[in-house]
Amino acid sequence: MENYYSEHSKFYVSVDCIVLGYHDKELKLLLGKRKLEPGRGEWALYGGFVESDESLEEASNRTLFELTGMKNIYMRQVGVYGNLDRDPFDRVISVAYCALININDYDDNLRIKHDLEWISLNKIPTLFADHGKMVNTAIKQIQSRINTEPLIFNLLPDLFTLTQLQHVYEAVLGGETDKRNFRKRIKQIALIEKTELIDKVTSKRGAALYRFNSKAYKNDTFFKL
Amino acid sequence: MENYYSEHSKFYVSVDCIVLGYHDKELKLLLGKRKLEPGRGEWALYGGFVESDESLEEASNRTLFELTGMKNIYMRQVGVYGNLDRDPFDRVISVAYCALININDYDDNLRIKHDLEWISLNKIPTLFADHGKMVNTAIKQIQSRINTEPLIFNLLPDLFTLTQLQHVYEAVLGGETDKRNFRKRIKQIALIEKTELIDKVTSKRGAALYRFNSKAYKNDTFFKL
DNA sequence: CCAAAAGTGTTCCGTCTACACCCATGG
DNA sequence: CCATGGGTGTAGACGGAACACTTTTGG
Repeated sequence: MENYYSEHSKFYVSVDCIVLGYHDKELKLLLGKRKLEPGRGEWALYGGFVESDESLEEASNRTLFELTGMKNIYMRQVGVYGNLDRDPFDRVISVAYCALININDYDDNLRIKHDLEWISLNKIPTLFADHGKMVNTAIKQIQSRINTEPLIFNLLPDLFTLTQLQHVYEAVLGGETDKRNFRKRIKQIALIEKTELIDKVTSKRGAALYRFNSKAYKNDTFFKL
Repeated sequence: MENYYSEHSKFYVSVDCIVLGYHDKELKLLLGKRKLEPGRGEWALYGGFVESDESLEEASNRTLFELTGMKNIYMRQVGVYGNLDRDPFDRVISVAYCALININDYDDNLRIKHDLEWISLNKIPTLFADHGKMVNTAIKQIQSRINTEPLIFNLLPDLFTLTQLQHVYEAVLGGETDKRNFRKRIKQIALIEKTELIDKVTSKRGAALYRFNSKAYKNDTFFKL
C-alpha cells in the first residue's frame, strides 16, 4: 500500500508564542495587532506556521527568533488548540508556547520593527480568537511551577539582587511577600549563590548580587523555592 | 486572495489515548499491540486520526468511545508531539490525552475485541515511537494534580470506602500513607460526604461508603486533599 | 474464637508567618 | 543630614508526621 493515511485529513499547524518579561514590578506580555486577515487590527500573539521540515519545537524556536533575535530561550509548551472555528478563514491547529525572557536582553528595535507592545498582564485587551485562553493557561502554568522549577531566573539578568528576585516573584504570583521570610528561604537554597559583586545602581548603599548555579542544577534537578 | 495559507504545509493530526484505571492496588494502563504498519506488533497506545469536521476534544472523545464504550470520561490534554521521525511512515503530529476511568465500568468485551491488556504502570514495556514519553508525562501530571483537583474519584465507583480511596491515592503517588492521618484529612473535606450506606463486600465488619459531591464542587471549584 | 478490615487521638517537631529596627551611602 | 533601599532575628501559630489499640463480624 502506498499511502496508509491518505483517507484522513491534513491540517495547517501553527505555533503561537506567549513571550513574558519582567519590568517595573510587573509581568508583561509581548503583543501586536494583526497585520493580515483574518482578524486584522485585533491584538494577538505572534505566531507562525509549522513547516514540513521542522519539529514543533523548531518551529517555535524559529518564530521566537524572528520575534526576539534570541536563541536558547526558555520555552515550554502550553497546549494545543484545535476548535473548528478558532481561525475564521481556514482550519488551523495551533500549539501555544510560553517563553520567558529577561526584558533587558530584548532588542527594542525588533519590537518596533514588528510593531509590538509590552503589555502588563492586568491590562491585556481582548485577544484574537483563542489567544486569551492560551495566555491565561500559560500564566497559571507559570504560577504553579514557580516554586518547584527554576523558571524565575529566566526573567532576570544572570546577576541579580535579592530585592529584584523578590519583586519578580511577587509579580508572577501577584501579591506581597515578607522580605525577611523571603530572604530566609533564599539563603537555604544552595543553588542561589551570593557573589562578591555589589550592585550600586538601584541603591546607594549597594546590594549583593546573586547568581543561579544552573550547572549544579543540571546535575541534580531539584529546586524548591 | 483566495487562499492565505496555501504556501504552508499541512499535516496529519492524530490523538493518542492514555487510559488509566485502578485495580488491585495498582494503576493500570490500557495497551495493545499495533495491528498495522508502521510498528506492527509493538506495544502502543490506542489512537486515531483527527478528521476535518471535529475538534481535538471531539476526536479524542470519539476515540475513547471506540475504546471504552463510555462517554463523558474525565480526560485531559497531556501534550503535542511533533518530531519529524516520530512516525516512520509519514509525518503525523499527535495530541496525547489522558483519561481516568473506573475500571469496573469498563466492558471487558471491548478489551478483548480490541485485543488490549491492562498493564501495571511499573511493568510497562517499551512502547511504539514516543508513546512512552507521553505516558510518563501523563503520570507526572496526574501525580502533581492529585492533591488540588478531584481527579481521584474518576478512578473509583460513585460510592467508595475510605480504605479504597486511600489505596487509589497510594497507587497514584506510589508510597504508603498513614491511615489515621489520611482519614483525618478526608474528614475535613466537606465535598467528600459520608453516606448511610455500608459496604459489606470487602470487610466483615462493614465500612461506611462515601461519595464525592461533584455538584457542590462545580459551584466552587476548590479542592485540597 | 479468630482472622481481617474498620475505626479512632495525641504528642512532637518542623515550617510558615508576623513583625520593626539599624545600616550604609549618594546627593 | 536625610532619603532611599539593604540587611537582619525571634516568638507564636499551624500543619504534617509518627505512632497502637479496640471494634465488629463472617466463617
